[in-house]
Parts: sequence; structure tokens; C-alpha cells
Amino acid sequence: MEQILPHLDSVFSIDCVLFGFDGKELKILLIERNEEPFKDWWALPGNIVGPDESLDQSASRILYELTGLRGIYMEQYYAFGDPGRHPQGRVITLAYYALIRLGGDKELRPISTYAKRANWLPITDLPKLAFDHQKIYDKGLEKIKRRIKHQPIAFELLPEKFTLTQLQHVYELVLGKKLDKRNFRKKIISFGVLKELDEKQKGVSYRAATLYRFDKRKYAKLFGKEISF
Amino acid sequence: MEQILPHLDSVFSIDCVLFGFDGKELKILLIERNEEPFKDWWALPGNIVGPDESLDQSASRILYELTGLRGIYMEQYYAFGDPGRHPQGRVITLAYYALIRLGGDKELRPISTYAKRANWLPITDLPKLAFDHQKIYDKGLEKIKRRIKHQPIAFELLPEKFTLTQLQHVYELVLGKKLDKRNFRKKIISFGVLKELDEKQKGVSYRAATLYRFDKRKYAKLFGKEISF
DNA sequence: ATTACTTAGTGTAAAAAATACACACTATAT
DNA sequence: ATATAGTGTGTATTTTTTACACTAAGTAAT
Repeated sequence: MEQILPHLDSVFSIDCVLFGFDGKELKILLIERNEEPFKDWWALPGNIVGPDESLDQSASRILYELTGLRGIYMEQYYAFGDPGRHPQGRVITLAYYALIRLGGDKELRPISTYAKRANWLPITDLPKLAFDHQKIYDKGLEKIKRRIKHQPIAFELLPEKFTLTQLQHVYELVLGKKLDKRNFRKKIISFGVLKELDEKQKGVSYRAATLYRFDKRKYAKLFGKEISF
Repeated sequence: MEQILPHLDSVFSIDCVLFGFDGKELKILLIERNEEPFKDWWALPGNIVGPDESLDQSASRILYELTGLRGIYMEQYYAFGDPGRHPQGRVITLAYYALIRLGGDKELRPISTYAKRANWLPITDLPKLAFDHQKIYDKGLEKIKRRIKHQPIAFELLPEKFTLTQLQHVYELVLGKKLDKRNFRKKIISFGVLKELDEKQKGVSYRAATLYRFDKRKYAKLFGKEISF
């Protein structure tokens, strides 16, 4: 976010790559700018860090203002601060990513004046982005690719109850490659962090799959033992 | 680094955890502060980011001012910005780590006024640190622990020519645990990024070990294929 | 020159993990 | 009843990881 430029020596902002999964595609939330520079371009949502906010709080606020969502998994991953990255002066920005399950309809609230609109766009077909936001996005994707191999973050993109096929789908989208079904199931179940439910998937026109839930307690017990994909 | 506090809304600084290896111990460079707050406390070296510097440049400059060294491997790893982290106002700091082979004598130059002196202290016996620098250090150590498993950063801590025992020693110090000699050698050699030299270690009062060198070309060819410890 | 000392350097067997691979089952829709 | 679409399962092979102990080589002291 780069709209406000008070005359300070440097400005410190946060930009967010919000990854969303709707059951089919991996998307990110972009806003269409209504102000110069880069008017009418798509950009990552962001904002200036407030004087009494922590960095994490600031990121959560930005997310909340755009989507109305709270309690979302977010993580800081890199600071971008090249002197030339903003045409109007020095802006250092700290990038966060967030992982969001789409499909509820509470997402996307009225948004602030510097943006015309906000949209979830599939990562397979992104427009040109303002500023150095392409670089910021690239690094964000790289980060979650790495992290999903070692930390149980895939579940953040899924509803509380999900099927193994859905889970595999998330891994495939993030990693950008197909996985073997049997081996995937064997491995993910061997981690021992999934609870199989007595419930089946509903509303499908074929054999319904068993639902699972991520078991935070079991995961906590592993105590640092890392998952490894 | 937290000494200068012009009256801006927020100050953006860089703090560095400089890891050094002298062949025996893993150490970090700390400075003893000569100014309030935290006068006489040990702190991580740092400084304010200049208006026309990139972040990486700024980190390199700080390193250079303290040690006279250039061309050192440094990497940004986390931003700390809690509103309360600095008693005199808002200071957001970006942490870098660096990996340095000690033992040359060019290290440690005359240092700036806010510090009485600078010293390499073993990480096994660190004093209390100023500000939230313990937290910054902890996170830095965690980062290099993780990174040394996947990237060839251990070589940055060693002279150009080194023995396998020395290399193993670095891994053991960073990871904080003993490794099996035969398995270590098997694995590290199987990566195919070491070049065995015709030269032997000198000046030891026992059988001299073969020297190796990290082969950047071979590593470049692996092209993303990751090492895995 | 013998001996004591210290670190270098090496192989194998067993266990565990990763991979490749194909078909029968079940629910729904027509 | 039949077609359809996705669910769910096992095994054999290869690769990787682990555990483990002795001989070789050089230096220093006598």
C-alpha cells in the first residue's frame, strides 16, 4: 500500500499477499488503485504502520479492513526497501502472507478510497502489478511453497472438515505439481495430526469421501518434530 | 543499533547478528553501549538505514564499519517492531545475520562513539542483551540452523580450504548436536559440491587431513536441487 | 628406532522412507 | 440396470538413513 506519502524521510508500510482457496483454485486478493502513481493498476493491499501498532497487528488490521476477517494465519516474510521502489520517495515495506479459506460470503467489505475495487484473482493468471509487487508476490509464493512442506499450514486454506482429496489438491496447487494419491495419503496420515470423522462429504453426485479434521492437540504433542514433504 | 533518535514518528534501523567461527567456537559480535538507554549493556551492532541505501547495502555498511570486512554473506531474516521495544520511541528494526570466518586479523576496526568497544563472544556464554536483542539473536540462530540444513552456508564460516572434520564441527556447533563422522562424510561428499585438493592440512601435531574446497560451479549446476541434512 | 599419542579415514548391514503402480468399490444420476 | 465419477486401498522395489569400530598415518618424546 503506497497511497499516503507524508513528507517524512521514510515511510514504513506493510503489504499483504492474501492467498485464498475456494476449493478449486488458489487466488490472491488484489486491489485496483484509484490514485497515482500506478492509477488503475492492480496492486497488493497494504497500508502504513500506525504509531501504536505492532507489525502483526498492522497486518491483521489491513486484512480486516479489506475482508472483515479476523483470526487468520498471517506471517511476515520479507522487507523490501530499495530506494527506487516507490516513484515518490522512500517507502520501506514489510511483506506478509495470509492463508484464507474462501467461500464464506463474509469476505470483501467496502474498501477505502485509494482503491476502486478488490478482487480475488487466480494466481495462474495475474495481471501486471504496480510497484515491485510482482517481486513481493513471487517471494511470498516461494515462502509458502517452502513452508507447506514443513508446517501444517495447508489446513488454513481448507474448511474445518475436509477430504483427503481436497487436502492433496491444496498441496498440488501450492507446490505446482501432481502428487501420487496413495503415497500422499500414506504420508499425511502417518504424521498423525489428522482426525478421521464419522462424517461424509455431502452434496456430491458420486461416492462421498470421508471427512477429516486437523488435530491441533496431536500436532502440539509432536513438539517441533517437523513434517516433511 | 538504537543510539540516534531524531524526532520522527518512526525510525527504521538494521541490527546484525554477526556469527563468527574461529576454528573452535561459534561467536557473535557484540558492542558495549556507551549511551543511554542501556548504557554499559551489550547489544547487537546496528544503525539507522540511510536515505539512499538499499537494505542490503545498509547491512553491509554496518558490517564494514565494525569489522572492515566486505563481501560477506548476509541475509535479512526478520523485522522487529513492537511499539514498546525501544524506551524512547518507535523503532522498527530489520535483523540481518552474517557468517564470517574469524582468524584473519583485519577484523574489528575503531568503532563509533555510541560504543565503548566491540567483542566476539561465544554463543554458549552470552551476557544479557539490551533492548529485545536476545529475541533477535534467538531468531537469528534459529534461522541459520534451518538454513544450514538446506543451503551451503557452512562454508562461509570456514577458510577457503578446510578439512571435513572442520566442516563437521561447524555443523555440530550450529545444529547444537553431535553428528556421526562416517555418515557425515558420506552425505556431504554425495552432494558433489566439494572439491578434494591435493593438499594437506599443515601445522598439526598429528596426521594431517586432506583439504577440500567448496566448488561453486558444481553447486550452481545443481540448480535449486536442495541439500538436505 | 621404538613407542605413545592423536586424529584421519574407511564399509557394511539393518531399518526406515520414498517411490511406482492399478483396480475394485460406492454413491448418484439417468 | 447402467453409466459415471471419484473414493479408497497394498505391495514390491529402490533409496536413504542409521548404527557402529577399527586400522592408517603422521608427530613428538624417549
